[in-house]
Amino acid sequence: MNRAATINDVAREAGVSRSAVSKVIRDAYGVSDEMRARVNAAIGRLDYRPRVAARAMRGVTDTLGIELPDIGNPFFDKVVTGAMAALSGTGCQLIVAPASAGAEEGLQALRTLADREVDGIVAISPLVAPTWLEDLSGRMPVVMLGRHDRSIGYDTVTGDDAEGTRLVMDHLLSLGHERIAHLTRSEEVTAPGSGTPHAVRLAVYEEHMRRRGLTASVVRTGRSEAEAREAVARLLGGPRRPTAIFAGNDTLALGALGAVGDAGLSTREISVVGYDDVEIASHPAISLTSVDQAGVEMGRRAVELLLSRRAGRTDAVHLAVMPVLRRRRSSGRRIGGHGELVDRSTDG
Amino acid sequence: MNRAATINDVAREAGVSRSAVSKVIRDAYGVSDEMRARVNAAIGRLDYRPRVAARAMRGVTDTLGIELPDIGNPFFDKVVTGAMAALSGTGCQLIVAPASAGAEEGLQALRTLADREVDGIVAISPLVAPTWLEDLSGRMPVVMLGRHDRSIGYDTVTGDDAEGTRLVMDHLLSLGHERIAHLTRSEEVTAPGSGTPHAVRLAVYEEHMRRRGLTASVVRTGRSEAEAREAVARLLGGPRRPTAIFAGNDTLALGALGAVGDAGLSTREISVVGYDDVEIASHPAISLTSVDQAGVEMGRRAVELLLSRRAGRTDAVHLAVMPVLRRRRSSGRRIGGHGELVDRSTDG
DNA sequence: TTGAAAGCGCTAACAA
DNA sequence: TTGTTAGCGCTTTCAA
Repeated sequence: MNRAATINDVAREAGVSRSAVSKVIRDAYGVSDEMRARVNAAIGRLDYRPRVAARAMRGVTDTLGIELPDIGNPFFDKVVTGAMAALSGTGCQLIVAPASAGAEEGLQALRTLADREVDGIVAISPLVAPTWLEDLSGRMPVVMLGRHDRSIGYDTVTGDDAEGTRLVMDHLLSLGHERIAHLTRSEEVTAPGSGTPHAVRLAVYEEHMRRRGLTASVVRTGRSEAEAREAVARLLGGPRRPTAIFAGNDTLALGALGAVGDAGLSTREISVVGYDDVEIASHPAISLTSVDQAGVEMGRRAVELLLSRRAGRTDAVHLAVMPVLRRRRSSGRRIGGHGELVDRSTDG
Repeated sequence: MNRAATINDVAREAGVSRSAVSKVIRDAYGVSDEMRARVNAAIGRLDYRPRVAARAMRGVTDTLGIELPDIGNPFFDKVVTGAMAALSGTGCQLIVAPASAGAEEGLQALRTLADREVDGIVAISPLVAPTWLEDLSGRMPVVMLGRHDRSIGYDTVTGDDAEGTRLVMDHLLSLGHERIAHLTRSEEVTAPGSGTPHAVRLAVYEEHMRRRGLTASVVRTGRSEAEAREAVARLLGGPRRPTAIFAGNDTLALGALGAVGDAGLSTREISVVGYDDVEIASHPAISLTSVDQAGVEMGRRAVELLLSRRAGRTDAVHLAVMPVLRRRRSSGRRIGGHGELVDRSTDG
């Protein structure tokens, strides 16, 4: 149990004062080149690393935190990838706080980050109360990812879910579909006006259906693929089977694809479209049409907003990233007997 | 920017001393029920949360850290799920440090955790030098996940990769396969004697082939599905095409499945077996035979080891978790014209 | 340009 | 059972 070197050890080794060392490691103003060299040499010899806890006591941690609901959802991996990319070379470290599910767990994960006094938080939990976030953002910069509600306290980065949903609906409608079901999460996650991505997708879906004089059909499910699969199995076994399913995200879409297969049907008979364009969607055995909402870009932007807050920005910024529809086999068929319209150009 | 409540505020509010509050929040010995009640009431009123940094200065953080290479690999989600489950209700928080790839990034992520003085670390990086880990474990408890090399400094939790590989080879050989290729990562990750999972799987594969008088065929690739797909495409385009591919993990197996499809072949012609049994492996459109090495269990065990170290254990413990082969369609066919042997019992 | 010293919030040893 | 107090390693103000 060798005691780690402290700033005092370095000062002694270099023959200078503690504050001199502090200035060097913080790149602060007022150190001669010679002193800097001496100090850096001592740091190297002692393999010194400043204690984050001690720095935190004075208000800095050089750490950003990102809170993830459902760490198993590959869309969030994209976000983390983007965040890490934006952070590389800044000397700032990234920690992730995973949540299980629901508002309570999201809160816990956010508290884990807040307790560690990170210099900024990227939050993805759609269920945490805005007032709570507002409060949190009074203590450290916060970027809310995905949710459309705005606040003067924290910044937001969202995909344009209305546009993404429009892309999906235009695509399905232009293929001739009229019985389009929407597979989405529980009421809690889609409460009207809550501003969650799923709430927006649902509302815009319903609007498009209404505008065309079609009957909306909403199927609720939990967040897992298995639950989605069961829900869609029930849907397919019921009356007025849909010809297309628009799933609120790719995890649900994979469940839908599973149920379609289980029912002895194929995507030539029932089109399935997802949302997020996770990696597996492009796998040839899946070939799921999906909306790419640029998760890597979102993660990158979120971190940039955090860094600019740290640099002094005080006005709230709200960014929307444009989604793109990736057409694949799962929705390739035109309804009405005009043959297949498989577009494989984006396959793989 | 409202200042958060401190232990002094709570003491004042409750009309007791600072140390009394400290004892209550630490559940320490020597507080009357009445004092505990008063303090807890004050804590509630002020919404007090102890600063982790200040506690860290005195040696405790009530935080465990888990370092993940490749956060996009769904096997690691299982590990995190298990770790969170083991931690729920303990009052200990979990943070995740994601690494990008390679030894250097793994080191960085481990340093991120060490810098935060977590009370224990679950490390998954297969490439970090044992001496470095040994050193780290002198400062805080470390559990190495997956790697088979042992140390008196840190505990290990591994899958039994020799047994898992045996299950795969027995399965493929019993189906009549003789030209079995092994798809694995770069030499760096499979260095003989390094004790990485991939090194063990490779060595045991080669041994099984040798023992049967068969020629081993090893295909190297990067860690991504796309790279695996390209590598397998080259393999299939070359001479002596294999009849079966044993992939070192499911990500590589998915790439192999993609390449098989691209080549206009099916898994009736080329069997594919993976390792990890990630969730998508059981999807009907994929139906990948794979070795389930119980990632959730591994994560749970790892955290338990950390907690028992914290409770005073000093002797090193090395656990191996038994793997199970999940047979699915991707390897269902018997070679030699005896018809299909599809086992769907574990499908879905 | 350099150094001395106060103090961040907490824990733990000790005194009462 | 309760309270007093020293001190963890760092940053930052201020003086030299």
